[in-house]
Amino acid sequence: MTIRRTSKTPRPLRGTPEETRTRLVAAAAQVFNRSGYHGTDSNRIARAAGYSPGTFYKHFADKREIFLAAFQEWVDQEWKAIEREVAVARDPEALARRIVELTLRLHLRWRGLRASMLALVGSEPVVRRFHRAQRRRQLGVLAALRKRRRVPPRPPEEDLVLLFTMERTCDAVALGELRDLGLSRRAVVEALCATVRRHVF
Amino acid sequence: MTIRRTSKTPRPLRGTPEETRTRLVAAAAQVFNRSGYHGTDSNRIARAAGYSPGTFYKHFADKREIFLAAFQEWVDQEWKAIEREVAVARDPEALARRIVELTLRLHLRWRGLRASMLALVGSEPVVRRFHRAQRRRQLGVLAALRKRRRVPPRPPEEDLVLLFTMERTCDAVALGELRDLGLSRRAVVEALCATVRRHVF
Amino acid sequence: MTIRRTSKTPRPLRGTPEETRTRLVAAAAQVFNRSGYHGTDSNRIARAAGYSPGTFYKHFADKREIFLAAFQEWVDQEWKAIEREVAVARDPEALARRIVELTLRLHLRWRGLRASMLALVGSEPVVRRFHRAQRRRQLGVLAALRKRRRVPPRPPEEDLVLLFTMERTCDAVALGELRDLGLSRRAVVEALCATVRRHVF
Amino acid sequence: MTIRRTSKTPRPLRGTPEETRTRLVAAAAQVFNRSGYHGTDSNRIARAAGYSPGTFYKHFADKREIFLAAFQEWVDQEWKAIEREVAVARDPEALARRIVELTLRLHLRWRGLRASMLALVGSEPVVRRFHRAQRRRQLGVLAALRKRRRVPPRPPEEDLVLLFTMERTCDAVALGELRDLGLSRRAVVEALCATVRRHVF
DNA sequence: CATGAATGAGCCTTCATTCAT
DNA sequence: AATGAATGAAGGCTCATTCAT
Repeated sequence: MTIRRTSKTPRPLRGTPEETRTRLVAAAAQVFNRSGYHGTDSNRIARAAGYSPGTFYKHFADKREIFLAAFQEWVDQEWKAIEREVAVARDPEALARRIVELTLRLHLRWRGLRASMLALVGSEPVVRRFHRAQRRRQLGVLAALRKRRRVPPRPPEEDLVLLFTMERTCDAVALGELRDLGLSRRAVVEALCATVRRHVF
Repeated sequence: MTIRRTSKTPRPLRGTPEETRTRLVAAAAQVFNRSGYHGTDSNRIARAAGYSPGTFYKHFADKREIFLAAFQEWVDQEWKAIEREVAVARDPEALARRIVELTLRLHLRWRGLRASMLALVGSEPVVRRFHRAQRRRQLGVLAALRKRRRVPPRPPEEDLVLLFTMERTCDAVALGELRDLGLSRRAVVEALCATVRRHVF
Repeated sequence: MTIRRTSKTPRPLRGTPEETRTRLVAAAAQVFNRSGYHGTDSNRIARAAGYSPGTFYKHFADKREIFLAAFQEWVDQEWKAIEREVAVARDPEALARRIVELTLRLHLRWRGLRASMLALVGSEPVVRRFHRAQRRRQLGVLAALRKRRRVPPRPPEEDLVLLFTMERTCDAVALGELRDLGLSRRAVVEALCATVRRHVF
Repeated sequence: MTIRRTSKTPRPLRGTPEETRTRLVAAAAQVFNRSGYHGTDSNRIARAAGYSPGTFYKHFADKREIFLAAFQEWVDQEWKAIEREVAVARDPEALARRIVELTLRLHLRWRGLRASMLALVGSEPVVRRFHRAQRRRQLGVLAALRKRRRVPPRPPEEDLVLLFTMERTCDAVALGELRDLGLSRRAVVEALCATVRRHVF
């Protein structure tokens, strides 16, 4: 319903295809994060970015594709940040804490996007492949970190379980599970830091 | 309008409303587990249970409602099983292993339902409330277990992190992440058992 | 939705077919009057009368049929009342007033049923035929009244216009049009009485 | 779910939203007039206007909304016509006859729409409000007419009764009641003209 | 006589996607 | 490059009606 009556095309928004694409992805990330994959319609993404539905489909084959792009964008940023932190010399205690803090912050900010991603990993092969690639990258970072610190290596399976712990715990915090259970966020974070510290070093 | 006068009427299954409801919930669990919440429509559930669309709406207000019923059903079964295992006297090693095995089996079997549930916890308050109640129950079981075994209690926050680890790891196994990464399921399970053993006893 | 759990069939309500039919028609009249033909579903009528849907269709071929029966019932009562009044000797003034009062009362009481009937006269031939028969009866009563009073006859077309005036005016009062317009009901009734008096005698 | 990939797409009519809306309203008026409000579904209206179901809902929230638009459209046309006639100087006799003729013509043409409207006035507040507004406009026209003709004013209640008479009589003619009763349409029209003439001047 | 679970056609509505401009 | 009106398949839900018990 409701005809939009944006008189005289308020924003022409001409630009290079790259600019358009970037704007669309940014808008999609916001909207997906807020409303979830199934709660978001492609026209709304286009409008949120200041474009029309047609433009959307000029740049993306379908909704899935832009979702993947938004997810990628977010993961890239996350990893730039994490790798930057990890590169800085610090004592194990402080480093573990930094990693947890950062992960938590990112999960808080992108909780909606993450939830959608987890749902799609199960049904969309492309999303799954991308997700697996990210996982390998994470495992690589952990291994490299130990190497640089001259800590003896561990089997990747153990690192994987650690990643699961971090990820799930941060998601739970981000989605308000602690608040709902009346438990202390601080205590959970401490437990997580301890686990990370123990595992990685 | 238009007077319908269809003389062909199959007229199948009959039974008490309870039987019908049970059949519908069972069918819904299967279909949700296979196709996910958003990939399932109410007519399909009805048909899978051997009923027509109208019958579905005689028993459930909408898809959400039957999903919750299916989820509940599943959780009840899971918990009956877990609590039964936990009640049996066993050495810590064996008990930890049993818990992991059981959880893994259930996550394997209901991976689709679980994935849908996680997605809905974020958007459906009713599902969220139910989910939180289950969590409290889990925390209670762990605390009771330690008490019975005369192991000193731990803060619930630590137990919660353990539950997250178990849950996420079992989901990952169930959804094929290990296979995709070329990692050893056995090794992951071992790591998990060790963690559980360490935490609980 | 909502399964009715009337434990152990509260009222058997066995009886002769005539009793059942009568109860159903009475319930239908109430429900149609309140909710209108299209706002009423056949199961609701059955339940309102204390029966099941099956019983409903044992006694009536379809919804239209019971509507007609309810309408008939009402019209019969109306006419018994009107003819009774008309039979009583009275001065023209008082008689006109009585007729208007009575009509108004009946239209007030059955406004919903009347509105539905008017809508169905257009689309349901059976309802239309019945409606026309009633009209002939009304015209007959007017003619007989003049004869008894030794007033010279008038062409039926004029009587018809009078009936239209009465009917539409009383419907308008019943449906709250005067109140909505901020006009005086008393004044309208007076105007109507005057018209009736002038026409009939 | 399920990726739709229909390559056959006809792609018909185009135009401004205003044109589309106008076409939809025009089609709706026809269809409602022919089949009644409850006998009409939104998809049929869309198809009658040459559009697909989706287009309907881009312009109207639901059936009620387009009905109101169609009704409004019709009332506007009716009133432009009536006010035009009334403005022309003419002797009372001829003017009364013109008003009756015009009303009758419009009721004949839009009998289905009128019947639906009357049914909805009882159940849809929006329709009712609109209907009352029209009534006020009618009363205003009558008062203005007398003023222009230097005829002494009358209480609005009397005018209202006159309008009821006109309206109901014209509806009856339009819906074939006279034919069914075997009465003379000419005689009814004459009676109506006489009543109008007597009341207005 | 009565039941009431079950039916299923069909209306309502959404939204990913297309294409003429 | 961008538009945005239009599409139409598909899913949600209702309710008049049936029939096995």
